[in-house]
Amino acid sequence: MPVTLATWNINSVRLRAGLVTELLRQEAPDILCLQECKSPVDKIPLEIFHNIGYRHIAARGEKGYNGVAILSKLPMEDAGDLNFAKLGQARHVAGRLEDGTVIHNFYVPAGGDVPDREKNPKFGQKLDYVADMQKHFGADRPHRSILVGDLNIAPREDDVWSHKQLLKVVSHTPVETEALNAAQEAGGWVDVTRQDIPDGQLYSWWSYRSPDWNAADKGRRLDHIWATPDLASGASGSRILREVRGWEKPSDHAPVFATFDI
DNA sequence: ATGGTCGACTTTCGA
Repeated sequence: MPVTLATWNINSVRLRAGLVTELLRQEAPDILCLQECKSPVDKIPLEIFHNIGYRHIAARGEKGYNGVAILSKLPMEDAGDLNFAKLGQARHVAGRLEDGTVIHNFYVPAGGDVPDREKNPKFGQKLDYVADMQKHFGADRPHRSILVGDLNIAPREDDVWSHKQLLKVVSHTPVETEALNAAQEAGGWVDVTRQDIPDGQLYSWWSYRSPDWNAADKGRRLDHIWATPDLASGASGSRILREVRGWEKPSDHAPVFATFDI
């Protein structure tokens, strides 16, 4: 059975509940993973999503910051959360489908502005978080699993508008891209987006600070869909809905889609 | 080298 899944950093699910329903109505993914909900779970307008067919929810939230949610049309149970880098923040939730497929939804710390853990503790937390991803999935290799989210790292040269100009910018420094690649390899994860779209520049985020984000096109691919090989082999149809970044009052991230045979 | 723009716990911080 084909199952379409999307991941989207929504940057406030309450402010943009209308955009979420717009995407769900237009594209009708079976599963939508959200990050940066910026809301306690009990203040997410879940009834709106429930009413248009997304009746299964797994979410973690806090007031004002972070927050992750999985909305599913398919039966799905809450499969817990992981507290990497001992941050105690709402940065992960997992869901399990009826066939046992597990979906991990992550919001990796952004890491602040200065790429030096001595001068900037947030950067150290980000590296610790990704190191814990490596440790966790390396020690207990997943099967029939999907890992998505805003990983806040653009690993490849063609995942950023200028590899050379971003080498010292948090999200594309070698220490970050190497850590993310190590975490991916340790878990045996396949980058499904790049399996489907192997060549060319590919972005999922454009800063609000750019006056004309579309023409300037100084983007980065921060949002990812990974899967274990048993599911990646049946994946297809990856795409990034760039036009959603141009909707009214948009998130600074565009949703990323993939379809699996589950 | 700086500033640019968003959202939120808004007179400041995180992204």
